[in-house]
Amino acid sequence: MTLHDVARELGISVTQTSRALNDKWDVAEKTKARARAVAAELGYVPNLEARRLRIGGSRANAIGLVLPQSELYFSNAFFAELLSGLVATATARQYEVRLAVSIGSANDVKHYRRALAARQVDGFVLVRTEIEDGRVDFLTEADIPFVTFGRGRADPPFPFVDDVDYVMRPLVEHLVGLGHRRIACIIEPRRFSMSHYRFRSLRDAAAEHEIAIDQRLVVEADFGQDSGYEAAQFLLSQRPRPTAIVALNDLLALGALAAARDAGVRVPENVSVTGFDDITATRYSTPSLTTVRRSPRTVGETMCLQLLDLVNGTSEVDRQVFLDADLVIRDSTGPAP
Amino acid sequence: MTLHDVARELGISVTQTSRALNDKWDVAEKTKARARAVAAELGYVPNLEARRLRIGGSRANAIGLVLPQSELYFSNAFFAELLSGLVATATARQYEVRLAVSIGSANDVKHYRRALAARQVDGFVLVRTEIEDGRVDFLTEADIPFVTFGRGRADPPFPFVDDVDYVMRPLVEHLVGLGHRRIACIIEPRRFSMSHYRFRSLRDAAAEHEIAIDQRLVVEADFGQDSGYEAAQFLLSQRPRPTAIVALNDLLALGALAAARDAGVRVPENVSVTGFDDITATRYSTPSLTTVRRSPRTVGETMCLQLLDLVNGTSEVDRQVFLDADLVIRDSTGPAP
DNA sequence: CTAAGTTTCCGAAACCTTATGGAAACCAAG
DNA sequence: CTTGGTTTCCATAAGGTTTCGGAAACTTAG
Repeated sequence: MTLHDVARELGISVTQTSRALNDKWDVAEKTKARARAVAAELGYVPNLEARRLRIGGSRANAIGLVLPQSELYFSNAFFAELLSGLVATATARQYEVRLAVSIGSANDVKHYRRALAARQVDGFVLVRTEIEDGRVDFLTEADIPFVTFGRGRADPPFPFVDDVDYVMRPLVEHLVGLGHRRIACIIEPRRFSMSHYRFRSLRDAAAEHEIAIDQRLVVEADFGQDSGYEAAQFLLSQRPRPTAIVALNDLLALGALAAARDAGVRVPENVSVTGFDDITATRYSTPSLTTVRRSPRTVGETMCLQLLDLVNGTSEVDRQVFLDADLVIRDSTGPAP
Repeated sequence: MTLHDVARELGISVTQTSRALNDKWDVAEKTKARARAVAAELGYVPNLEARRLRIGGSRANAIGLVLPQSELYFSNAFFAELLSGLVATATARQYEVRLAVSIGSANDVKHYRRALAARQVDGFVLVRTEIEDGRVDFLTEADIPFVTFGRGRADPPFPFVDDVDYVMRPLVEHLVGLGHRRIACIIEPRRFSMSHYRFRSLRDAAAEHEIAIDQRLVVEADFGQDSGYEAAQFLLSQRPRPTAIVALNDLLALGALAAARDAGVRVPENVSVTGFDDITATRYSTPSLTTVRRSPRTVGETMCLQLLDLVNGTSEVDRQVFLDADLVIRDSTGPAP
C-alpha cells in the first residue's frame, strides 16, 4: 500500500498526492480532502524509511537511556520515579524513550553507537554519572547530544542536573538541633558523582557547626536496602554508638531501619535515621522516614527538557540546573540519647 | 560518506562494495578485507534508512510498551521489576524496549499505530490487561504481534502469562491453618484481568475449606499504598473485625500495614496481613510481609521471550504460561486472635 | 588451444518518498 | 481575444542501499 496506489486511486500524480497528504500550499483544498479520505480508506501509512531517506537529517523522536544491569535500577524506587518523569515529559513532547541494558561495563559504549548509527535516538540521558565516565568521553568525542544526572567534572560543557551545594544543610541543622554530634553516614560508591558531592555537602554542613564527621563512621555501601542493612549493622555495633545515621539515599535508610529493628535498637529513641530522595516508600516505613525531598520525578522531567532543548536548539530550561531540596521531618529522627 | 565514496576509493563498483561489506559469497576474500579496511578508514556507516527501504520487511529490533500514566507504573515496584526482567531479556537478545505513555485512556491506540507505521517496534507487550481491552482488539485486527500479562478472555489466541488457577491456595491454607475464618480482601480494580482471576482463586480456595468470603469485606482499591491504606482503614473499622486481610498485591499490603500501625492495631497479633508478588520492599517492612512469590522479573522475562518467539517464528517458550507461585511466610501472619 | 565450469565483478533496477522547475489550466482585466 | 498573474498539477530526479541477471576473468579438463 504505497503512495502510488493512493495516487492511482485518486487519478492524480504521485507528486500531488504526496503534497496533498503533507498539507502543502501547492494543492487545492478539495484535492487534499479527497486524498486524505482515500488514504484513510486504503489504510495508507507513509513509509518512514523512504521519507527519512529523502528528507535526510530527520529525527528519531526518541531519547535513549542505557543502563548497566537492569536489576540495580528498576528495582530502585528512586530511579523508577526518575524514569516516570522522563517518560511522561518525553511523551508529552511526542518523544519516546528507548531503553537498553549494557551487558558489560557501565562504560560500554556499544549501545550508544548502535542506536545512533541507526538514527534510533536523538540523544542520551546519562544517570549514575561517574567522576571519570567513559560514556561522557565517548559522547563528547562523537558530538552527540546528552545530559547527565550529576555533573561529574567541576564545570562541564554539557547540560546536567545536580543538587545545590548546600543540599544537606537543613538536614544537618535539624540533627544538630536535636543534639546529635556523633553522626554516621552511609554513602553510595565514591566513584559516582552524586555520592561524592552529596557527602561533601554533608561534611561541609557539619563543619559549619564544628562537627567533624568521623571517617570510621562513614561506610561506603552500594545502592539498595541489603547494602544499607549491612552498613547499618556495622555502624550500630560501633562503640560509642553513633546517635544518628545519615544514609545518602532512601533505600539505604530503609535497610538501616530494618537493621536497627533486627538489632533491637529503637528508632528514633536510640538512634536517628535519615534518607535522601523522598521516594514513596518512606511514608510507609516503620517508623516513617525523615528524608530530604528532591523529587526524582522532577529530575527526570528536567533532564528530558534539557535534552530536548539541546536536540532542538531551543532553551526552555537552564543548561545547568541545581535542584534545591526540602527537609521532610517524619518519625525516624528524635533527640539524641 | 556513502557507499559510493567507498567504492570510488576502492576502485570497485558500488555493488561489489556492498556485497563485500555484507560478507557475501560473491566477492573475493582479499577484496572484502580491503573494503573493510577502507570503510573503516573513511568512517563509513551504512545509511540505515536506505538499507531498510531496500530490504523492506526489516526489524526494528525493539519491542514496545505503552502505558497509561507513568506514575501509576514506574513507582510501582511490581511493575518496575517486571520491566527489569523485560529489558534485561530483550537486551540479551539484541532488542531494545521502547517506552511511551498514552496520554489519554489506556485504550488509546495512537501510540501503537505510530510506532508500528514507523517500524520502530516489532511487537508489543501489554500489561494491566483489562477484561475488555481495546488494545487487544486493535492489535488483533491489525495483525500485530503482542503478548499480554493476564489473559483477559478465557482462552485467547495470543500468548500470555498468567497465574495458575490455584495460585491462592497455599496462602489460604496457611491462614486457615492459623485459625482464620473471617478473611477480608483488598483487590485491584475489577475490570483488570489479573484482579478478576486472582480474586476468583482466593474465593475458590476459601470455599474448599467451607469459608465464604463476606462481600462486605471485599474492598476494591487501586494499585498503590495510599489506596491500600484507605481500604485497610475501612476494613479495620468493621465489627467484628476481620482477623486477616489478604491484599492482592504487595503495595496494597504495605499500605494496610501502615493503616494498622496508625490505628493501633497490632500485626500479626490482632490482624494478619498478606500481600502478593514478593517485591523487594516486603522484606523490609515492619513487620516483614507474608506474601506470595511470583517474581515480577520472571513475568517480564517470560513475556519478552514469548513476544520474540512470535516475532521470529521460533518457539523457545510456551505460548500460554501459567506461573505457579510460592508462599513466603514472614512476620505479618500469625494465629487468629 | 578450446570448452566448460567457477569465481569475481558490474550495470541497471528497485525500494518509496519528496523537491524542483516548469507546464497547464484558470481567472480577471485590458 | 490577448495579456498577465495565480492556482493547480505533473515529470523527473534524487536519496543510499541491495538484488538480479548477466558479463568478464580466471581455472581446469580435454
